[in-house]
Amino acid sequence: MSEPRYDPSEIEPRWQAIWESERTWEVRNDDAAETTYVLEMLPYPSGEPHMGHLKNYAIGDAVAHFRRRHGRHVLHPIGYDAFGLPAENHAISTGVHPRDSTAASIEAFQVDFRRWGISFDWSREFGTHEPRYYRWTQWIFLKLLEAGLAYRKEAAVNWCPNDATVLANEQVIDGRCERCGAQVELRQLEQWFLRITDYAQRLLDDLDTIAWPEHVKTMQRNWIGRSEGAEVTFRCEELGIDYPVFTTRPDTLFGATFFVMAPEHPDVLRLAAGTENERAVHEYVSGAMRETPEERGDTARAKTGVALGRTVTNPVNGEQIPMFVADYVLMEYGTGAIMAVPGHDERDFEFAAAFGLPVRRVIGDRTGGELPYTGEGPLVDSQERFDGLPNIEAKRAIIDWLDGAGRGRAAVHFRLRDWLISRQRYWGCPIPVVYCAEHGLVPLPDEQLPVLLPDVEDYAPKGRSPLAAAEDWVATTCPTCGGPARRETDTMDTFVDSSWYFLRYCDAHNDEAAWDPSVLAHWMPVDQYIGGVEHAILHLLYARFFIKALADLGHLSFQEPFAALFTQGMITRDGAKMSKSRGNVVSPRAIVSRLGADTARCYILFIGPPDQDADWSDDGVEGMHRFLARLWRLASNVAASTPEEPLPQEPNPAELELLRKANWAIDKVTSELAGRFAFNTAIAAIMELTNECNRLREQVGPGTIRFAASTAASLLFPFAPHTAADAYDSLHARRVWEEPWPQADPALLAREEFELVCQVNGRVRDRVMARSDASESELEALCLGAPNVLAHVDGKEIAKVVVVAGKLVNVVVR
RNA sequence: GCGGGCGUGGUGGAAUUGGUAGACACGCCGGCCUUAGGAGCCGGUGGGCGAAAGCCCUUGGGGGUUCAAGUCCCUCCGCCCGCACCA
Repeated sequence: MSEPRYDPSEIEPRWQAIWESERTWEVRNDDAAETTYVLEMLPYPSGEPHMGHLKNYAIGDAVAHFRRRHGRHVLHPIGYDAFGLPAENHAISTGVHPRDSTAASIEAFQVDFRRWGISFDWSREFGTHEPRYYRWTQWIFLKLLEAGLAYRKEAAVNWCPNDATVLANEQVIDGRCERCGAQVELRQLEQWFLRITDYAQRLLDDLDTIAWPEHVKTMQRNWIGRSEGAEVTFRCEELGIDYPVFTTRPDTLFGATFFVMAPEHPDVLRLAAGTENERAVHEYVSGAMRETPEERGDTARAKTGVALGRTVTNPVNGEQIPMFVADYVLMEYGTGAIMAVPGHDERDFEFAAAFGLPVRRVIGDRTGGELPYTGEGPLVDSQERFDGLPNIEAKRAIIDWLDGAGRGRAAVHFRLRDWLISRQRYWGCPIPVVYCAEHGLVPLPDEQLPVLLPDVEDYAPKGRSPLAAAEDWVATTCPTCGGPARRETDTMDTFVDSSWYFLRYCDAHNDEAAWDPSVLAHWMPVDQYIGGVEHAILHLLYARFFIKALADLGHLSFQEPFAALFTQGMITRDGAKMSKSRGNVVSPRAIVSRLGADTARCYILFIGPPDQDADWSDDGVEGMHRFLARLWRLASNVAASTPEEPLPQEPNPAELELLRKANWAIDKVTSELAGRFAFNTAIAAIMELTNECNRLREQVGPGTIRFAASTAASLLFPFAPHTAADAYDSLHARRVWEEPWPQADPALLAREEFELVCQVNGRVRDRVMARSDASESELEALCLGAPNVLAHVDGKEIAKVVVVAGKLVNVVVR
């Protein structure tokens, strides 16, 4: 008899064709059923999908299928984050229009996603570069502008000399461009910003309302960087100017012995003017400006600075303290000026040591301990009313006192900066405003949207957007007066595009509005979001900000976009990230065509916990292929050789064992998927069931083996949909995805007997069978009667017996 | 420096609340089948001693709590990730 052969290249396209032609995974917006929104982060289409994509969508698909089979209507859409620098840089080197290279890549993704059998609702697909999408990105921008949440400002910005564009703070990693690695420079330019800082507190607070991994929440908290303290005013009497500083340590105000300003502080040159230090200050400031952010940020190097030749008054004691300019003070945090307390701050201490400035102790024990001391303690040598007060309390007391005197107040500062969104690049969403000689900056009215991205010949960056060269496009008319106007030539950061795409999926074909609020109410928020941890702060913070801003403007009725988040680990090879330069890339295409999509998907889920990095093994993936083949062969052999029969009324011992295993597997897989994303152990349970089917195959009747084999197929469906559908179909001629998720029979989960572990002094000495309903004293007696327990207890005094019902008995002897 | 995570056989990993360490799989070894196998099937596989029964050791190192510790506590070592002159 010839064995049927497991041939994924025949099975997979056959089922894909059914899902495609029947539009199996499409959902309507007006269903009354309970909904679930499962979403994987949208891919950036570049080249073809890699293993990371396969992992992302294999996880999401398993979740989507699992919830569908629990009766949920699952929205599971797909699209493409299609604007961006790689396509544009490719265009610069090859001359191929980004639209063409992007289209080619999107097609590659579409082909692969279909070959992988991912259950997407394709009817809602779009790319963020399509006018029907970015029209609404522009609409949102105008709403933010109208609300004052988008604004233009000249600012020292991060400039990437290689990509010739501005970068957001979040895109600068260790002083280098996130994309190309070039050393980032600072430039003064007028740029577009979004006022994310207005939302700092809410972005922080609402982290408590969402089911996200703790480490991602921590990263966002750190990035938002909330500090509580005080704003205290120091006055320069000579010039009559007040300088507020932010401090988290108002308790140390009496220890302030000097005052430091950032080189970028607008008053530095003015303060030094006319003093003997004027020249030195000029030199220091221009030297600091020339430095890279990386050099500036080096904490290891010695503190430098120059005296400004002026003093300010310490508001707590009237003392005149000298002013300095020093590059360890940052303009972008606080007020760009600090009070320096060398006795209780390491940086100030270093500076004081280098410049011979006084160091004063105002916290802790006067007699002992080295300075600087940054710990807690009572105040000393401050002022009678505060001396002896624990410094934590003194903070409050000193703030109150200053506040009463009008010289300070409690204040909160955030590390978070406003989001710089303008890019001097071509391949992005045009910013829908014009500049009119008469009316200045004029937002375009809705009816002029979308502002279409024109074609240009030359994409090479020249310090201004390539769009500036498209004269016909730039020259336009003012919507207010009809006079000549020029279009904004910067484009938007692509993170703007991806900050709301999940909303558009809900109502992707709405030509009247970005979305219908009632449709969003039906689906949003996303119930399960899945993606890489590399987006922990950028995308995930921006999207949260967008939702809050749009909710405030009355366009949404919820506060958070992603109710639950799962961050997957990387697929590595030989312990390293897969990369062309390392030559360790495994292409999903090669694996899928050789072994099938189900094998690749299952292997990636089986390899380890999905939130951890996992190392690809060529041998491992073969093993998964063998398992799927065994399960599929089991199903077709059983289908061919046994009649359909009900489960036996009185199962023989082998039948009972197999029925129990099947029910155990149902219970195991269900809880592994419902409670956590333990796909690896869920698949292991299906393997155990399959092995058990094969082992007991000859000892059980048709009803039992059919039940066990089809249960295995049914449980496998979320991971290997084609193989599972085919196996299930051969056994029952039914569609497994239309079947409800199997339910374990509690009667078969319980056993009337179990193996009692018999310990002596905590060491396993024997095992005996015991009835599940045995009393504690019966279990104790059973254990004490076990042969090897007797041998170890013999001649010793029994001090104690611990009984754990259903598990073990531990006899403690002396 | 601060914050987060991790350390288990030759390998990936398992061990929901402290209760049989090593599920499942890879690899390896042996066997069956075969003209052949990169196919399939069966058996073995943490280390040590032993013919066997069995005994001892074993979850990065050390210490502690407990009848019982991979799991809890302290301490040290190593690795990974995030932030970093943020006042």
